[in-house]
Amino acid sequence: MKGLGELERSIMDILWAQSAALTAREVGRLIADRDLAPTTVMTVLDRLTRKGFLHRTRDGRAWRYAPAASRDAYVAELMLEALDMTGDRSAALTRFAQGVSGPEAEILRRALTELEDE
Amino acid sequence: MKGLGELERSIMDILWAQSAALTAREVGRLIADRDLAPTTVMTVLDRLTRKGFLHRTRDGRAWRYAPAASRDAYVAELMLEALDMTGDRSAALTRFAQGVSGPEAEILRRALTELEDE
DNA sequence: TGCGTGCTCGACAGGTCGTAGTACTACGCT
DNA sequence: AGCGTAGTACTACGACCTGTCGAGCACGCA
Repeated sequence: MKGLGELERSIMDILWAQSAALTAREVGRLIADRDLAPTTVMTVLDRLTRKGFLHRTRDGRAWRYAPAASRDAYVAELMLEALDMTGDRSAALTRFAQGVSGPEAEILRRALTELEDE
Repeated sequence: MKGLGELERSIMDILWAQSAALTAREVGRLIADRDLAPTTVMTVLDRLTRKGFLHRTRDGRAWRYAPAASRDAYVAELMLEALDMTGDRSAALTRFAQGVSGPEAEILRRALTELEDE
């Protein structure tokens, strides 16, 4: 899948947090703390689109960008990808389970139980 | 944590598969399919050591390299790191659980159950 | 008809990674 | 005593990624 850079992730975070598709200008405004040139934002949005993390649709002259997938889907995919790296998936999964905090273990358990029911 | 490159991963794979610590020469021999210069292998081993993925100890004039952590630990850490990226860990975990294959779900369930018992 | 908005292209610097040459050192065999 | 060999450290370089922009082009409104 390929990881994201610092700025790329910031921008994805903004878009993931938003329900509507945003223009480059709007993203730039929301990321104001970094005082970036507008073209910088555009370039990164472009790259993210080319990498498949965003979809864009026309809105007049401007593009509106929206995430191609939810952040959860992305995170889950990263996790599965990491898992694919090992030969012994069972050992890695066991380790992982041990590393998850108590409440999260509970969440996982529940999710797995629901799976079972289907 | 930071990901590994192609060759770096190959070398880690070799060392992870080995129970004993290896010298650069030995690693080079095991990775023979790629016909690398000995210095290439040394350089990469060096970088991996500097990044904390390997430990090395003297053996005469040579160094012996061994993984600092097991592959499973590494994979589990990658997974936890991915998980840290999200705001809604519960959603990501649920997604993840759904993405895991049946037998693996079983393994996870068992690992979580054991956790519970402790 | 000119400014603002937005786009596309191209660029450059800094970092990482694959790949390797060079130069220096210590050791054993002849 | 001297040479070949194994091994090290240091340096390098090109490719690619990422952050960061500037230049230049297009379009619509005042």
